[in-house]
Amino acid sequence: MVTIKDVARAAGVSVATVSRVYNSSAPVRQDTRDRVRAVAEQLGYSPHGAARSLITSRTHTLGVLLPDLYGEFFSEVIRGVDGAAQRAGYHLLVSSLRGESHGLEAALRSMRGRVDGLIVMSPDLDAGAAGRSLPSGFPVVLLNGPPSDAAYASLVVANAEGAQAMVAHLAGLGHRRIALVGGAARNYDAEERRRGYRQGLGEAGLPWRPDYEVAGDFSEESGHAAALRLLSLPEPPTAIFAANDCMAIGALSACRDHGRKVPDDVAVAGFDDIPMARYVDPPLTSVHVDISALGARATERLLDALRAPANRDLRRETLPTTLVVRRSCGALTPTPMREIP
Amino acid sequence: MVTIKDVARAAGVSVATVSRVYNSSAPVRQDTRDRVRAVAEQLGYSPHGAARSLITSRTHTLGVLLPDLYGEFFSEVIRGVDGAAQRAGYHLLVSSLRGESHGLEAALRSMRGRVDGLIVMSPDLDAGAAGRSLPSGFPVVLLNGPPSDAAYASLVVANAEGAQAMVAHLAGLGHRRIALVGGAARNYDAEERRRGYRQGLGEAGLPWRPDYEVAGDFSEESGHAAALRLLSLPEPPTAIFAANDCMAIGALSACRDHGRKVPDDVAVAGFDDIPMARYVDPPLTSVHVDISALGARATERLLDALRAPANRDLRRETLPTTLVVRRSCGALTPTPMREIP
DNA sequence: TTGTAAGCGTTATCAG
DNA sequence: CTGATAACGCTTACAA
Repeated sequence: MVTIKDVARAAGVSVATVSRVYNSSAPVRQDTRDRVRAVAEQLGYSPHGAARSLITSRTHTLGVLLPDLYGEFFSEVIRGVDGAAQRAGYHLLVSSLRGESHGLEAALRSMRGRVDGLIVMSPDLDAGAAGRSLPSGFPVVLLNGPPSDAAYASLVVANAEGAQAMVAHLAGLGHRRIALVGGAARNYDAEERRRGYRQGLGEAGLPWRPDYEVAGDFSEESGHAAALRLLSLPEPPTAIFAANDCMAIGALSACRDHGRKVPDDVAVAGFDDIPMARYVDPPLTSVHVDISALGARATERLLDALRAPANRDLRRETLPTTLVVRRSCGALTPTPMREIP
Repeated sequence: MVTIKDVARAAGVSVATVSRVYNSSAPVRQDTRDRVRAVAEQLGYSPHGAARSLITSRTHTLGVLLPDLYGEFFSEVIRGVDGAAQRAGYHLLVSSLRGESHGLEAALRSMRGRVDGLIVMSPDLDAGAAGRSLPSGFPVVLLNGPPSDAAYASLVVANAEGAQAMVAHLAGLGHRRIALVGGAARNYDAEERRRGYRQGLGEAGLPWRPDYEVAGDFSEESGHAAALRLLSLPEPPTAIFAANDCMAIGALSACRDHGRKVPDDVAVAGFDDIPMARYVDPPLTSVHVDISALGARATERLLDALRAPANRDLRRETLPTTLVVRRSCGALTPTPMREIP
């Protein structure tokens, strides 16, 4: 491997000069600069990242810790993060927590000296104080986590507000029997969406019924199963609100299997508004979440923190959601999109 | 930040001993070991990755270069890679080429000294010799790339075979007018799938018709548009084969818009078999590709290369695909899944 | 079994 | 503008 020394020797300058050419940290005469560039190019030199970060104590790398890497949600988050990071010249060290028996702790440790900051998504309520294992003062942005960790900058989606708006919309269409297919157990997003659902019922003057709240796990399969259960009730709901789109799509197929027409016999709605939502039959009414924007925003806040470590901004920021009305809820004249909070 | 020196001092040993404890590179007395561990724990020490890799010249990190991070395909690849890498104790440095004006070259350079090997996915035909910018001898696995780079280990999906099998299946159902919605321009997967389509027509004794080959770009929207165009032909096809599932789903919605029933009026089939495929209406017949396995296999080959740099295995490996018959193609009695090559 | 010390490839600090 | 040289935090001969 060709090092800075080789370049220096071949160009007839000192390593310091080569370094200066690459960092423009001090003036270098134009012709020396050109010579160094040419030699480096010819030798195929590029600076060694590890050596660089050892001395500068900056890796130009951001760590991204996700609970899993499955599905469009996470892929969109990474996409948003990648875009923002790349614009700022940062690399991405991505890791899922799946399979990590020690959870966050181990993952965090193994990243020391490899990243300048972290974006951690830990919607799992049990994980609790994600921060406990973080070196205090280390730049971190928490994504979609429970509000317990006040010590960290965090970003959440307006889950409750979105769910509430959806219930209000369904109630506005005349539905009195609105059921919820809930998300994964011990998941913060799932809990917030459930809270919004209940709140929405209350505001619409509708009773909360335990048999109208069926558990799911965010998968199509669980949505399918949950919807079947709801449709088999003695008094089945007239509207099914799933805590994410995958489950809503499962619910749609369950309705077909059960011989119920959507939206004529039963309305169906989802959450997230994944790209696929507009292409299922009937097109799915959903709560739009700009997932890649979530990732991008998290990255920007982290980069801000890296640039100005002094004035730390530890606020908890909420990203608005948008109600998107399509045919699956039976609204005959689709209302224009409107922002919720 | 607490370094190995701090630990050594606090434990009353030399840095060498601390290092040995962490690497079990040489025997250390049990009680010393315990003391060091305890002190390190208490001080919150963990070794500095950059420093480590500077001396060992191993980063325990794999670079993953993808054309984009959009959609289920890439997210599944990453998932497969992450699983295999994590099992082997490796980190993942992920980057998309989107927006990189200099393409691979720049991305590769900036990764020097940060990764031990690379997984590069460059289905773009124009990118051509992806390898040109790679330091020769650097461990690389190419994913879904054109066969031009014989100098690198590579992995491809049995695109042509899968497409051919799909056409054979449709022809077997009695279809004589089978159209193709092609994938993105200058994309290797897209070209291979088209090749398989044409070959399939030939083997079934069906004529190739230019008006039955419409261009798409792998998006739902393009599938929708392409299908509309096909259905408006004076002699519309009786079967539409889309080069991926997203476009097939777009085609399904186009059929609805056009008042054609699937599969009664027209059969629709896709490629990839994304999780969503079984939940659309009607469930989508597709060519199953185990995408995360593709990522996992690529990782394993890369890790093999890292472990034994001597005997390089530069073979081009093909991953089999599977025909999955569901209702959208009109096969009344779903045939069991069967492997293609 | 442990300690000493020489690097690994850079950048930063001082002199020139 | 340029060159020596001391770090950076760690591993690894070589000695003890």
